[in-house]
Amino acid sequence: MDPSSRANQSLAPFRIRPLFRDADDSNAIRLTDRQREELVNLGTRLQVRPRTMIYLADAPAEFVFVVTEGVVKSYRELASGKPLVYAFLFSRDLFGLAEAGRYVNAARAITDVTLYRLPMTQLAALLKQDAELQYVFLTKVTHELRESQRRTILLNRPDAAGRLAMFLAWMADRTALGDQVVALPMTRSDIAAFLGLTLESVSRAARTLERRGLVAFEGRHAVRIVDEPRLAALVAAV
Amino acid sequence: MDPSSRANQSLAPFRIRPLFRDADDSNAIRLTDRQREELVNLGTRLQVRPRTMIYLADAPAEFVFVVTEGVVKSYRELASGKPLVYAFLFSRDLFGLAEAGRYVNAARAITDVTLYRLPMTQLAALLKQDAELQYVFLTKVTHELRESQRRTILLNRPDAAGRLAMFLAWMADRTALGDQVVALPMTRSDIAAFLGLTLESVSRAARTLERRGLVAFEGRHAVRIVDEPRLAALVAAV
DNA sequence: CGGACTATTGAGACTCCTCAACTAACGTGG
DNA sequence: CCACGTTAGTTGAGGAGTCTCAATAGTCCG
Repeated sequence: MDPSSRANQSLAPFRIRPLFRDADDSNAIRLTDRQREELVNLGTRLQVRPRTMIYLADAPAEFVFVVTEGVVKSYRELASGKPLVYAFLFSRDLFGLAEAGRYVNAARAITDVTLYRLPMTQLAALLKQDAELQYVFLTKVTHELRESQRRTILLNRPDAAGRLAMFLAWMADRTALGDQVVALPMTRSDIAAFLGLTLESVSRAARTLERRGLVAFEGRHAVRIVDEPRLAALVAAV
Repeated sequence: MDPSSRANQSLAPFRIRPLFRDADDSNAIRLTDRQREELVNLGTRLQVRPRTMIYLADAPAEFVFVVTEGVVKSYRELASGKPLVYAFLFSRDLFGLAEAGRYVNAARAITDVTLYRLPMTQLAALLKQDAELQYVFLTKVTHELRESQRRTILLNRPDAAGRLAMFLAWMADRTALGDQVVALPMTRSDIAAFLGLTLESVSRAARTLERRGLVAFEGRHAVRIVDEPRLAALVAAV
């Protein structure tokens, strides 16, 4: 695990985070000092408390955001009233997807969050002048697209336990507390809304993984990976 | 329906296609003549037959492709052997997503397809020089990301009939044969692999939609929208 | 025209969802 | 610091829907 990923840097370099534990970090993309300065000049640093709404769905999209520290969820309420979590966003993640000038989903802080807020029109102007900087953004968005495909694989699994296992393996790469303990800052409901399951199914799937001896939940917001090889096997058994 | 979307133009302008019937086309993005020329000079035009493999998953990713005419599927075989279709690609769609120099999925022609093949390294070099052109690509990839979120909504529906209805509404925007008849060039298996269902469930869902009087299948590769308001209502009832 | 592939239809098993009751944790205020 | 109320999570029973397995029908292509 990359220890620097938990450091609090001002506008930390946009780096392509490895998706799985064994992925290497060689194609990490970093900004030059000048580019970082350009962005810092453009943006505003914000600090928000847990549960703070960062923006609402369908609101005019004036800003793009970058997470510096903490966890954000991007979600939307469906017509049926059920919430759907599109993504959990961590350090260096970019968010604020818009369509026709409006946000397509809502964003809310899960933990204490530090983030940078970049005015969209000014950012667009800057990107059109600085092709190298824009290429970093293009790479970042392309990366999001790959992540989204992995999400598709997850949603195609019919078994709740397998989905949860994939989620835990995925979380293990971003919030390791050290020595195989993974932090789960979000609620079970958020996990359910991300996995396309009900709260009850997530709860039962968690018990199932425990009973099989793959993991051990330590309170509601942490899991210990007990048998990583077998967990990895379950994750791979799509 | 935009009639020009079915015209066979050489490297047709990358245009953001409206996702749903009532979406307006005002934010369409077009290339300047010079930009189009740059890309045409870089690329090679290819013509392939149905079922032609365009590239394999994990193969070295040397090219990016743009569909000019026809339908392509982007898919991957899961470990279980079940195929998963990530996307159906139509005129003006960009594909060839790579990670660490290799394609993350396979691409195969469904119909007769005309496409442009752009060498990735040369394209990257061009984009780093021409920020305006790159911005078109950035917009395009961002658009793909939004589509992918809509796909997530689809996969969260528990009911097979609702999923199929969403798929049909989605297809109606890209391959209208005129007068409420929608072409379905892909097989039922492809549709199943896209919707995260089995072939049998798709078949039954199709019968269900017919029985309710929403659509009428005309052979295997066309559907007539019989009751559009009620179909739209079903699509919206997520 | 024949063969292989694609699609439809049926019966039964399995799993998740719904509804409901109960338990645990959090945080707010006294 | 503790008590209490609210929110979050667990567990159970029953029902709905898809998946699996299997047999049949239809299509496309050589």
